[in-house]
Amino acid sequence: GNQQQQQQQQQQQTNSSNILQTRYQNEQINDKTSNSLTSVITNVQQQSMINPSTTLTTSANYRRNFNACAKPPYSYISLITMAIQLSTNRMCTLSEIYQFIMDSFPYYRQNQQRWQNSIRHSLSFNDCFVKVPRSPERPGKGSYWALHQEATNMFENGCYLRRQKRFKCNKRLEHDRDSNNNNRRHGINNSLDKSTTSTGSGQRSPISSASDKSCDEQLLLMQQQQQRSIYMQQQQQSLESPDSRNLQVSSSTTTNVDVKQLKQEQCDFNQMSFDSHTFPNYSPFAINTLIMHQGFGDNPAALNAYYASQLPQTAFVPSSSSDYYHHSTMYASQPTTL
DNA sequence: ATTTGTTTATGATTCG
DNA sequence: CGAATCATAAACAAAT
Ligand SMILES: [Mg+2]
Repeated sequence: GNQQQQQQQQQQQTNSSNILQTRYQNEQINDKTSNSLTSVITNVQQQSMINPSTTLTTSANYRRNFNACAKPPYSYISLITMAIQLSTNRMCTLSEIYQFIMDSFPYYRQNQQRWQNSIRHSLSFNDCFVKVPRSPERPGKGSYWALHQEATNMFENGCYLRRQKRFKCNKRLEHDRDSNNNNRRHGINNSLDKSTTSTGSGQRSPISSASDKSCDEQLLLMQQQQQRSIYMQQQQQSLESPDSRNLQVSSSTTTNVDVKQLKQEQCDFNQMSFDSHTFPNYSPFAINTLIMHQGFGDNPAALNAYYASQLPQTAFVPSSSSDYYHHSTMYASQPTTL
């Protein structure tokens, strides 16, 4: 099981520069309207389909929904960061990012136009992603995408969904990117900015110094910065099942779980101090990543990818018409009891 | 033509 | 409530 997946991933990595990529069906699924209850139930009925060999059917699934193709508990920013950090040179083309996400999470093999648009938006909008120009030796469609140098620890303490603060490139205070974003809606705009230079799409961010470097230069810098270890091979052996902790909290009948108590237990187990600030009140991902950190040391990206490859069905239930996670619903014990 | 990238707009949700 | 963060749609330009 593990070895096969290793081989698959290695193949995908070496082939990433070639044309050979796994194609997926890209089914168009229209469950946007009836998202909350019905889709949850039907998904549960399909649960045993995808990954029957999973070992954690029984114990600690009280706050997980084993939906085969449910949305993974990661933001687009998290997904992109995983793709970049797990790539050999720590930079990805757009299509490679697509491919990584689809390979890792079955949910994203469907409705590809929708989320891929969001991916593009996220790459362009967020300052933590910078473009690295192609070298002449490797011509092709778009640029490479890399993480901004100073964008480290974006998901500290396991906030992979909604972070307290996003990465902002404030090299020069100048025209803050968010000033553009702040006076939107509510008509409070004092026409403070309004300029926008309005050059449209050809405009380059004046702040991104990284994208001005050549491809090789950037590549070297990244290799120096953090040499990428072979966690995939190393850690898989030392890793016990992520859910082998047998966390028993109010298991029966109660639909509500005491979140803070749950976190407290997790922090105790990991000998961490409970910090209500870095652990947002209702973010379950702190818990998940605490669990995962046990086996994977200090590389959450690698560990998430492994987690995803082993448990593609694990995710939480989106609550409303938008695929945005309502934190309280994530703690529901079982989707059937909802 | 299709892919890639930028930008604007707006709904949803959480936090102080 | 207001600001911040994320999701999604869409218009549109540029590159291949
Ligand atoms: Mg960007």
